[in-house]
Amino acid sequence: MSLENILLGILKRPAAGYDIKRQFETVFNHFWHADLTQIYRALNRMEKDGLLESRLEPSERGPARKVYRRTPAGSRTLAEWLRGGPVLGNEKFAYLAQIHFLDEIEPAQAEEFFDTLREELVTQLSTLDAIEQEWRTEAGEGFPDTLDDEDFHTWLTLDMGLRKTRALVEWVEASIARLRGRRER
Amino acid sequence: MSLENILLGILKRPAAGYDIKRQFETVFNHFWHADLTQIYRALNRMEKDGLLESRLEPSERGPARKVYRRTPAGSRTLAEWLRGGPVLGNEKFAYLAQIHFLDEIEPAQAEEFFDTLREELVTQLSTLDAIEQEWRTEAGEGFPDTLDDEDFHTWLTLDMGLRKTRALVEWVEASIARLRGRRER
DNA sequence: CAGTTCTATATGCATCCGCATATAGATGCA
DNA sequence: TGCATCTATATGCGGATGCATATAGAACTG
Repeated sequence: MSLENILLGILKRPAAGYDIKRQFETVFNHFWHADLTQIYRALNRMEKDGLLESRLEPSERGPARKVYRRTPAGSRTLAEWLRGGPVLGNEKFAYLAQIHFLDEIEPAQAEEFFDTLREELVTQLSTLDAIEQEWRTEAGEGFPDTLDDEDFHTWLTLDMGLRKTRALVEWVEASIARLRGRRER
Repeated sequence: MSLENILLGILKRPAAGYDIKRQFETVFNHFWHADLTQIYRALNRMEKDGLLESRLEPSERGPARKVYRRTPAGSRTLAEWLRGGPVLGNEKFAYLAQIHFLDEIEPAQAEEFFDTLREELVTQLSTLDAIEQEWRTEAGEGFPDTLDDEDFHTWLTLDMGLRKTRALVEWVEASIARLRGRRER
């Protein structure tokens, strides 16, 4: 199960379910979605299975938090998942499917679809760009090679997000231009 | 529900569940996964809901097939889905999450991970490339603008797949080089 | 000090999903 | 003719998922 392994990965540092949810909304946003209730249930299940342990800690700004940390069994499970190689073949990308069928609606509406998509992607891209800029200014010369192992891998996924999103934006813009061209003919 | 809408899209042309499964394995492979039993169950459900109708037809190479076609209600449902704009926020991309945590295993194994990923992506890319080449030679001058509306939108998703996968391959190769560099230092 | 918002966790319920398995016609081949 | 393989559809079951909803402490707001 990917979700459980992702939670194990995040729990390299102790965290509560609510923290994790926010991580899904920012860092993981462009490649994995998880519902809050799903996270809480997974955490409970994983504690029962001995992959995690928790303790209640007072919060600085709200009710008590249940802070989870990985057990050695949890770390082993995560390592096995990673050693198993890339998990491929479960990709979900709804809007690509939609584009496949976009000839079923009127050209004007299809263009509106693309405009909306473009806006969303540009927003995603600038979020990622901002994160990278922050890293870049914090780290000194030789960035990103001077990062420690953990940060380096985090940066790799960020770089991936940037490249993927840039490619997407270029494609959307090219598509919009082509659609306009077709309409004018 | 995205799956049902995707099925409606595919059923622009009548098809049986088994045909649809093969479409998922080829055209839709890089952006949507669906299990055979899931497809059959969705088709049954959708017929009950009046989105599809079916009739048994003899097969050329096996038992009788249940060939489905869209009803007007089905077409309306699909159009609504598309007019609703891009469905974002449900993306699932397990291997990207894995990369995020790859510092948890030994560098040699992490590199192996990337090598495997690279191979898979290159295979995906050449599949897409082959499809595009075929289109390109079949269609004459002015490709892709001379395609009819349906083919044009299909080509757009293909182009998207190509750009996205190319960006991914470039990134994997850059990442491998960076990892090698770090190891040597 | 009442109301709203944010933090924080949890449950109920209906449906979805994935895996194993059943059934069976058609084809090929040894 | 027996057996494997491919085509084709379906069900049972356990667990995952998504949405609505409950509960409640803490902070801010008028």
